Amino acid sequence: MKGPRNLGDLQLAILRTLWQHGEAAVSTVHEALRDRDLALTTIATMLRKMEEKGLVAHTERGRQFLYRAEVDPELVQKNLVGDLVTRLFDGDPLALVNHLLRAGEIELGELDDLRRKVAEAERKQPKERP
Amino acid sequence: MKGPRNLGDLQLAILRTLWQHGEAAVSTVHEALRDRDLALTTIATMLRKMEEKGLVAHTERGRQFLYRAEVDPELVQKNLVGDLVTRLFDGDPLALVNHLLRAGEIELGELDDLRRKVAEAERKQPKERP
DNA sequence: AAGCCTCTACTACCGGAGTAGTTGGTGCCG
DNA sequence: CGGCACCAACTACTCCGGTAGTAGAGGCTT
Repeated sequence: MKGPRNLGDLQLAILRTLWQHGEAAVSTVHEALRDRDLALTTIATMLRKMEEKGLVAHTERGRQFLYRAEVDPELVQKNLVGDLVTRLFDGDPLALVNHLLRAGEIELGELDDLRRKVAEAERKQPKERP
Repeated sequence: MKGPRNLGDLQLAILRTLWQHGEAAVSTVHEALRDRDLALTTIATMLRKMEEKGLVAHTERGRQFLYRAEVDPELVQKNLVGDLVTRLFDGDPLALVNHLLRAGEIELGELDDLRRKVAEAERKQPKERP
């Protein structure tokens, strides 16, 4: 179950819509992405292509197709972020954080807040990972 | 001076090579990327295409072309990371850091180390940003 | 001088994302 | 019952990254 590595812009946007909605008709997705000003058929076509690749699946409700994502958001995030880190930061995730700090994208204070929250969550529910 | 938003894998690898070397002949770049097992002409072609887009520039030394990057690493990083954050994390950079932690890519301890280093650097040399 | 070697220049091709028009089926409304 | 409105299916096209072969130019060797 290794998620996709090559995701276009639109595909990702569609996936995110589906993650949010759980299940959505083509028209729903289209509406959610209306700021992109795309034809409905464009969305439909993309969904079909994505289904071919196993990214999404559909069931039918009346004459409509209800699409849902078949890939895990966590996994996709991990893949995409991992790729970026590999390609841009020599595989060192910490370098990425460092960049965020230096570029002023995040502040030390925010980092501390996050740090506390994570430590908290960890104490409450220690997670194993394979 | 807005850096590029769409950088392919190979292009990024080439840029990184040039950033490292400062200036490099085609053969040098080719050598640096030999694990990709590409033809020399592939590198040359890509460099020419990249020059058309202003990503690199060249001077001639004898019969060789010496290429150098025309884009700033910091800027490219900022663009690419920014894009990812926008596309995947709703524009919230902190969500990215959070992901790294939850996915076990970085540890709290490492974050603390980095935090200290950055705080140190900041005290030593307070940075303005626009 | 003839040929070889080393580079760049040009051209071509593939695959995939993205975009949208056209078609054909089907239910609904008057 | 006949047309309208909706919807998925199919088809086609563009653009670009990636890949490489071939041609041509200029120096180097013997």
